[in-house]
Amino acid sequence: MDIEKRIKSKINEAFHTLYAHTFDENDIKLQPTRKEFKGSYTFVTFPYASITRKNPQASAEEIGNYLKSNSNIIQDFNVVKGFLNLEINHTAWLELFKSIINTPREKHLPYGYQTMHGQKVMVEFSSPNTNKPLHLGHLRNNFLGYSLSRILSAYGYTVRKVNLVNDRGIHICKSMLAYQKFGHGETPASSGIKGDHLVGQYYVRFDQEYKKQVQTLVEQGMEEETAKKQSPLIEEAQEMLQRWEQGDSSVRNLWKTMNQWVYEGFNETYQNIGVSFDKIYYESDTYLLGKDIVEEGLEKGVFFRKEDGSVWVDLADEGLDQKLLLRADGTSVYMTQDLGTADLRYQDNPFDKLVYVVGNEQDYHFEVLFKILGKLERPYAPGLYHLSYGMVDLPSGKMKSREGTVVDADDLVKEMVQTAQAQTEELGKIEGFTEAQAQELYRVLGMGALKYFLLKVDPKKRMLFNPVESVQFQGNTAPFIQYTYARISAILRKAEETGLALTDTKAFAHLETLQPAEAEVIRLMVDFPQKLAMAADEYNPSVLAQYVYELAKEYNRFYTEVSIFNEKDPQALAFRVVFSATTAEIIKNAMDLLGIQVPERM
RNA sequence: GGUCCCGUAGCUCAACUGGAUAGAGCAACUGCCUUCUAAGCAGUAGGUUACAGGUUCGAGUCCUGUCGGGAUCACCA
Repeated sequence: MDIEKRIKSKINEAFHTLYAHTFDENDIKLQPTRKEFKGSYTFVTFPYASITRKNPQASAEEIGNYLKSNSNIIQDFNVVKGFLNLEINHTAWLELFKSIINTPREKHLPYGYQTMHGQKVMVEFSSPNTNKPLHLGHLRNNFLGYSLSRILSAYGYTVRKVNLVNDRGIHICKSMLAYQKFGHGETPASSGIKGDHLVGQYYVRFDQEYKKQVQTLVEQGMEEETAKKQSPLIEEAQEMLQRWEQGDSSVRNLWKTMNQWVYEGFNETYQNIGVSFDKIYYESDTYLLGKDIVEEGLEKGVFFRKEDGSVWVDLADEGLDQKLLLRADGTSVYMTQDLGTADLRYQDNPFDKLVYVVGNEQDYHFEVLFKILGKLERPYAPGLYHLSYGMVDLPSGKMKSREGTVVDADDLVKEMVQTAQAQTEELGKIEGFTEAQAQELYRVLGMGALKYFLLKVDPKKRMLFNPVESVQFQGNTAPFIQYTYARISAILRKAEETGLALTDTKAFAHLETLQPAEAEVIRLMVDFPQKLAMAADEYNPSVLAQYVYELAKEYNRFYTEVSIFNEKDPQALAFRVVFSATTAEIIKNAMDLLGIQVPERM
């Protein structure tokens, strides 16, 4: 039973009876009643004055009276100006609650999840460079991409998670060159340094040596711009890139070795943060793609060739400008490659939607990419979406790798887990835990706190990462929600010992009244499917993060206000157990959609 | 300079897409553990939604302008 639908249908009926007017039900809008007023759903009558030919207040009174006498779910109503606040009776809430328990078992799906509808979506995220380790910005990307994949899957899509690794190019050659010159054969094994970090050190080393060279050249009287282009180190790196492209075996061997170190490092990080992929694409395999598409575009007259032989697309009619697609010497650029990669992916696994989880500094690139693919009439073009997320700033300002202000992903994860351990030990909450269980708990809490901190903010917005706040475990945080879950788990363990059922709705078939906090929680439970739909439609995990916090908060109010095992009425007692079990299940599932685990005890 | 995004409590974020007296958390202050986990709950205080106009029954939300912050405008990726 969809309660909003039922109310809307009744309102439509009211309009029909009272004012001889009928709506499309989708045009009737309900909103949650604000906390300071009585009621659960509010209907705003201001827009309908011309239909009712009465002032909004009078219309609201009339409609309210109609609903009260003609609907068995409306207990009462009140009118404030043009706002009609509807109170739902307890029996209706109970009925709604029972349908929540029973529906999933019919569908063999968690409550709120949609059955598979056959549409396919590909989600690209992570997409690191192999010249340095992952940092805080990558974490936002990875958590978003992974969470979104889970959300879309729960919403009925067949999801394919892909990663496009940038494993070639001048930046990779820089770390290779520095390693060649200063590495003395060092390896992750010999140095005890994680592979991606080791390679990252040489990338930094290159930059240091390069800067020194430029400075020396400038001191010798060279223009700075010229020095930057003519420094021996940068020329050597460029030469190395050419040799790489020609397939020079010694360069390729070094490249393979160092990239392998990086992949081992990345895999460790991915495992630690709990993300995975169905397919990994490498730019070394895709960077030559797209040239045939350029030919196709020329034939179709979508692109044009300039006198020097370079190929461009003119998007002036779309409000953009001209964009290069192929250099005069026939070599490709980023855009060329992305055109080719899009086709390749569609051939590999045809999709209805493709979501690129990429930072908003590339907004323009994707706008152009999508327009070009549209002009080329690719069947998948309408399903392309750029999930453009904002940067993560630090209290000190922007993260800059060259200035060493980058927050390293591995370090951060380690710190979060350590903080979780310190907090837990301080509270003395690990009585009866084995060492392994305790370690697992710290990991679940620390990672949860980090993921939630990054996911609770609207992805589109830039956000501030305050290290102090991120390790706080009170209030709007994952540990708060996890704590709520753990508390309920304790109740359920006790209930099971007592022989109380966790899903049996018959045990409270005759219950008729609810505590206010219970009705509020049920109200939130009822919202879950819509929240999932919204998160999926808007590609926005923060919707669910916000939601699950509300749910946990409201349950905690119930928890302190209402006793379960001291309840004399066996019907009420049975209800509260099932009610708690259901809350726990929704918390667990919603957190799972965020990629966050919940502990049974903490 | 052109284009795009942003500006909400001291701080970090919400505000159901135009609805009521703009809400949470953190920080501050006050209460609540002999009762199911106090990582909790209840309460107090904190606002000219950057500013100025406009649109309308109604604007944090839409339009115009100003100020402030950011991104982008590469034959880099």
